[in-house]
Amino acid sequence: MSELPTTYRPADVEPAVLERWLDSRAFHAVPDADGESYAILIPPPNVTAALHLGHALNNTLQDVLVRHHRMLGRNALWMPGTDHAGIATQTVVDRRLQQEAEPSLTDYKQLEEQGQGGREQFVAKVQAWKDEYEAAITDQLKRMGCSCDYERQRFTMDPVCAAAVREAFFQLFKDGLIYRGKRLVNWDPVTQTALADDEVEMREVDGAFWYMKYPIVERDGTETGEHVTVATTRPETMLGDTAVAVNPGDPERKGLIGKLVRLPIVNRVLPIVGDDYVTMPDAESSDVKAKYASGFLKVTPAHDPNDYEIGFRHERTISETARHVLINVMAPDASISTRHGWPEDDHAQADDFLRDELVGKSREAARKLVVDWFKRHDLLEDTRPYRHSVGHSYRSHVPVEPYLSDQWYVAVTAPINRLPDQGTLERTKVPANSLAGLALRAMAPDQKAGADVGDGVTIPGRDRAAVAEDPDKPLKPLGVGEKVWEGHLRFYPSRYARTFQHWHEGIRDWCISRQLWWGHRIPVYLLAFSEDSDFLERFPKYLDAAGVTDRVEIRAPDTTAEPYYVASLDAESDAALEYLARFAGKPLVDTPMAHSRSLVEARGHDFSHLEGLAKEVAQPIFYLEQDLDVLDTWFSSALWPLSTMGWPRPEDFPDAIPEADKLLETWNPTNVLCTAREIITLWVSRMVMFNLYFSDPDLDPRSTKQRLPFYDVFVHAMIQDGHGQKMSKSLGNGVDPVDIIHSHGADAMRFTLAHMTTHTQDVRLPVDLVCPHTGEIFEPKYITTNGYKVMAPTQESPHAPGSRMVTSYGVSSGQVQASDAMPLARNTSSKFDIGRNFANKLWNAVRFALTRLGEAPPPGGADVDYALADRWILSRLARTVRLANESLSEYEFSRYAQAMYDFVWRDLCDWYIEAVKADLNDRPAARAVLATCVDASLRLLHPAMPFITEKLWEHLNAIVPERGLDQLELPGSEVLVRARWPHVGREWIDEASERSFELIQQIVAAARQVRTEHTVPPRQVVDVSAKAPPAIAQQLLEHTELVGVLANVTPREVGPRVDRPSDAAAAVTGDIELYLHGLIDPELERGRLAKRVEELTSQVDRLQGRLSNENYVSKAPAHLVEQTRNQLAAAQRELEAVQEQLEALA
RNA sequence: GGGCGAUUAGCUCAGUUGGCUAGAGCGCAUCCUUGACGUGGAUGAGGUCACAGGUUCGAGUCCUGUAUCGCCCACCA
Repeated sequence: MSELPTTYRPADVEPAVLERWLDSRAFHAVPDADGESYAILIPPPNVTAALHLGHALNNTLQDVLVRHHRMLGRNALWMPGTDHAGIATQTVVDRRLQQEAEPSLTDYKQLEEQGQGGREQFVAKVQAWKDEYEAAITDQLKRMGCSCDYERQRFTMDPVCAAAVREAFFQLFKDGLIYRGKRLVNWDPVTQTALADDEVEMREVDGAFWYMKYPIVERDGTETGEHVTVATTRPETMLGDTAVAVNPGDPERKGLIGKLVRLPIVNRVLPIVGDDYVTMPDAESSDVKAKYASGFLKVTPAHDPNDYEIGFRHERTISETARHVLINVMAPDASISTRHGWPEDDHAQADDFLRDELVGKSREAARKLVVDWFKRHDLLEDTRPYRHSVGHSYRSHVPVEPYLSDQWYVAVTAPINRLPDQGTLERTKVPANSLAGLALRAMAPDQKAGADVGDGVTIPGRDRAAVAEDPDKPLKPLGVGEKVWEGHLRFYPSRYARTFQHWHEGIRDWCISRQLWWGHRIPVYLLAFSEDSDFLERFPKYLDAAGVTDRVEIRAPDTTAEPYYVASLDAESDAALEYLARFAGKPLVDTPMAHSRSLVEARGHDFSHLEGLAKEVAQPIFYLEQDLDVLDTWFSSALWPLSTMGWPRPEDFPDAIPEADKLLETWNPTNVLCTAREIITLWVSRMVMFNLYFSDPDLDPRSTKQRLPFYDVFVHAMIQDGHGQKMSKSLGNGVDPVDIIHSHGADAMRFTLAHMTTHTQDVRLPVDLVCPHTGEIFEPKYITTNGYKVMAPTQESPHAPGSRMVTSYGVSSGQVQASDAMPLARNTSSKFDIGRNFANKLWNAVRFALTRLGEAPPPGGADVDYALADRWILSRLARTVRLANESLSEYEFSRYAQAMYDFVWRDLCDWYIEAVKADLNDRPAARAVLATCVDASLRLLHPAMPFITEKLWEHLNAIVPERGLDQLELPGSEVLVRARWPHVGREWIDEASERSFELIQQIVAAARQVRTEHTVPPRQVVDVSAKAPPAIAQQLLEHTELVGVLANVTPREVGPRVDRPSDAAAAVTGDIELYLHGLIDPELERGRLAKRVEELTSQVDRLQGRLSNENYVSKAPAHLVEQTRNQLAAAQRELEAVQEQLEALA
């Protein structure tokens, strides 16, 4: 095999192997193929950036599973795709535009306001970014060897997924599970957008507590002369106060509940309400809140989330006096304003100070003015400095303002009226027939706290022994006719089931609207009208006339001024609505409407028949427009298991979905979802709810159509950097897997990642740099920003002073750019050495096997004359196959990797190959066994290390086309990716041979130890004799050659009565005394034997102690006591022998 | 504030129903350029399993508490 280099060079192998897989469409799955279906959906990576090692881990594990099941003969599909990641992507693109001093979001917003299509232009920019990163991500996946069906790749905003989003939204809307409501959002007053919670940075700020006095008044408004003192960090929001709260358990203050106060400046009358949210003051308390509290809490529902809750708990009381619960006192730029939700009848009664001084001022200015006003009027009791954390916008870095706005919601705890009322679930108030109820009922009962495991539902579970024996036929998790969604969702590790359960038990309605441009625009049209009250009655007729038949209309119940919502389902209806909106609708508010007719018509719809209607509709003053917001990214991700399979109508997309027929039936549910724990709530939960809800259009509780999106959820560790910080894009400490592929190879990376995957939460991965000038690896310099340790943006080469480079952190944070003089340094990590070394070891083992087998191929026949080593390695192989099956079926990747490592390196290379090296040419059996072991090793390792095994398979096929032993079939396959997983039955486990071989190993180790100690050159052959009890001596005599080869000794006498030659060094191991002739060195001897005496003495003491403990003898299991006795006897015998040897030396 | 996890050899980590004389890889020390592999081979040193109690014949493993680090969720008048 001269063409195989002596070290494995991944870069020479990987591209060709990948090409071979892709050319042969080895990853493509079709519904009608043979084998039970098996499917995994990729958690679609965000198109915000390229993948990092966290993704590499996630995808490696999925690939291990998919490749394993494909080899088990199952019809395996791994569905790839990417997520549009609304907020994240929009922000990343905007930031990049800003960095490059190009027109950015604020500029496009201006364009949009001027009616110049800014929205479309900006979305095009994001689309370009998406195209770039989607391609990069796909390339990375391929280079990692991920066996995704790339012909089926989806994107959460492509037409197929968009159709699913529309259908899902419409169904929910029709069922009354989508509604519109007000809510406080995190508002960034500078960029004037709402922010997601995770876009809010908490920062410690030096602020103050102000103690402000509100006068108590009688019903008729006269002041009593008394006052209450509220404590606040935000005095300016007092303008929007609609109540004052005290704790009803507060003995000093509860008497004031029901009294009234007059709000200074505004002159609004507020009720004092009792609410146990209020902290009672306690100057001595360690609780900061209690320490600063006054006992009176000002309630500002429109400007504080907690106050919002309190406000609505006391809605009636507040309405009686303050009239309005919600009073918004700010404009979108956070300046004081009476025009954004502050009713006229309320602010009219305010002091002139409000209009003359406050209105139009910023929050900060207003704060000062309000405080001064209170001071001037002797209503400021105290000011105390206070350091607290305040949410800041991560984009504009100003404090976020809780700001009231209209949002769309999915009602997750409302009963689904298509399902019969089944009451509420135990322990919770969640109705069983709600979305959250469905999710809770889907949990495996044995993983669910408070569930009655014994009641009705059978838990399929897994029989580990059965899986180990025969993984080809894994136990099906479902019984015929069972309601599939009752109790089969299973988490690995099981602790994550609790996270899932708690989340659903305390779940709140899901806000699905986002004030963004990048995403699925909410498919709802808002109609507002005024003056012509008949219009509302006529409008449905217009819709009918326009052909918008398949629609749902919702009219806000309370007031005619509120909008009226229409959602349509089919494309034709939707286009008609859009047409009406664009040509007939006149905006009541300042929204842009400059769209071209061609845009609609370009989609192939003809609306000439609507022109007359449009004119008629346009007569009254009304406003019809599609909602400006987009859907939460998770809305489309929640549909991933359905949309990727073409739901609801795959036949609509013949070009986008190959072999669309039966896609859903075949691969929904999928088998396992493989993900990190951070999105159990955000994503897993919602997929479960949606898949159950949408998989059966009738939601018939007796049907078996309701399907889970997946049965198993495997949650793997998060990769942290060397400092224990999460590896993430936003932190800029992510490592590109391609860097590791450069330094170590894809297989090495994959093997190491699998090897790291235990059931723990986090794994740490220290990162080094590769100097682009010299190629050497060094530890980078770090800096600290925002409390995080990150690589300094630029680094100096440690051994080429003056040569500089930039780091990926420097580039991703926009601080530096790579250039010829300062190239980008790739990352690497010595963590991956284990994988690289292992790949190299495998390479060389197979290389060796191929040379020898090439000279004299193994026989094919049945009459094989096995030697001990042959039987031993086959037994080890059988155990390894079992261990691999068992581990992989339980998602224990580390155990699988470790088993492979031990078998290939320790058993096969260190012992078996060394044992048979010399007589491979003479013994056909050894050749057959070696070929078998190599073949099986490649198969077993293929899921973890696909490239190298595929390459070696090619060579193995060329040189040894016929492999396998009698009754151990290894069916041939041209490509390994499609080969069968080895089946080595338990009949190959040979305990007698294992014991015999272990005895040999023990003796060889002892002999080597003595040799090393006496510094015998490795090549020098030493005569050795041994004294051992007859049975053992007999075994040894049968295998003297084996010992001779492995320890490089010449065996002489073996027997129960062998004497120690006077010039021999002695070693005692178990019941065997080993004499290595010609090595006498009393000093060394004495030292070693004395040490052994010490070890044995302490062991004997310990064992004797245990046995002299009556409780142990009586209470411990009998076999353990027996074992202890045997151990003691053995230790005593050995101790005696050692002492004898020691005395003989004296 | 609620929940979860970690703490085992210099480093990174195993240790799944308590039976352990606590393992691996890297690193370290000594030796070996032996025809598969120096990304290798042989041998060795290195740990009171974070701390304090408890349960048990027996605790790295179970329970309680403490400390430190990390993550998730909620929130900070």
